[in-house]
Amino acid sequence: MSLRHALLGLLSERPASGYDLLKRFETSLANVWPATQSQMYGELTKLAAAGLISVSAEGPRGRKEYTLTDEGLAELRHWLTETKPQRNTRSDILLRVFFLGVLPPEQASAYLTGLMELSEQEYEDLRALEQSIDWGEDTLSVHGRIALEYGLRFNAMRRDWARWAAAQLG
Amino acid sequence: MSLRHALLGLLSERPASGYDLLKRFETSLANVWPATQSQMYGELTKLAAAGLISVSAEGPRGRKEYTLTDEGLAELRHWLTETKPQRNTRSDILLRVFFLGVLPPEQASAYLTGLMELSEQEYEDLRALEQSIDWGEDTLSVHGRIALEYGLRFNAMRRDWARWAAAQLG
DNA sequence: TTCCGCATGTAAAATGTTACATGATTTC
DNA sequence: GAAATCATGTAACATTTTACATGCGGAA
Repeated sequence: MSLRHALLGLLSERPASGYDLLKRFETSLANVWPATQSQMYGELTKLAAAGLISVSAEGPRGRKEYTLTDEGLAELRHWLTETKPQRNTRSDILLRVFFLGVLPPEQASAYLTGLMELSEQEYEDLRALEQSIDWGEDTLSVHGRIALEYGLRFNAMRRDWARWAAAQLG
Repeated sequence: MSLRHALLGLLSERPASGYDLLKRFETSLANVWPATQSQMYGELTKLAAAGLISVSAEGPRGRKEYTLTDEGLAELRHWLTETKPQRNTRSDILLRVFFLGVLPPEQASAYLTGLMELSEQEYEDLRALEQSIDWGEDTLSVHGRIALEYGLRFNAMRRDWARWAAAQLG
């Protein structure tokens, strides 16, 4: 149930509408916790009903601005400190590796080279994202940068691994 | 819909019952694609109904041994070559990093040190798994070893990153 | 004969995806 | 006035998790 906490986390910075949160997801959290528009509006309604956030202002076109309540902040802190992060596994990419044996060798190699290229590409995309963001000294910037560094290191690691793996098969 | 393909993949090696597959998951695929017992039995029934696998033998206690059909193998190959792997994101661990700012500094640091230790631990667990497996020259062994190497590199990367991140905050 | 492991299944709830549906406001 | 963007929502479906439910066979 982490979408809940992702929303609480974003609202801990400043109040926002569902639409605002949707936009902020795209450039930050989408990389670690994708969510659809449907899901977000639904979850916001539930969070408001549970008293973890509240409608603090209404604007044009039915816009509803949500603000984190004290209960919401407490829940966010509780989640961060008292609950264990579950290891994230489920990787379609890696699952496929197990079964490369059913393909002719050249297709198996092609898959791994594809992963190398994918990793290079994602690395470059993250670099571009890094450049495009106006990093400040605020907490989101500091932690966002740390998460981004993770992405860079991850893709570098994966590229090297895919190269090594392709060599193993060859 | 990859559980489907995970099962087809395992059956491509050799026929097995739901229970067998459950056991095999635990020591291999569970790391990249966790699935519960409920889910597996349900999926096997659907796969059989779709003709991608068939019951090739029945044993004591209602045991049903499934064998991959030609259609199943074709579907597995199709999945591997014609469909793009979706990038696996959704990381609870990384999501939390974004919001460490709501915690007092020592708790934020503690989280990162915890990640370092977790990564060390998982690295050791994978090493132990590596030792415990009787690696052969079969295709599962070759590809399983490649996936395992990924896990080792991943955890080493994450440990270093967490150390770096803790230093950033301090 | 009692326990452990083998063996399969169903039901309910939570979560996530895709598609549809609607309409207001701003900008060109 | 048209197009883009802002803005929210519902419905159907697929997937995943958790819990319950049952019973056989082998070994000590």
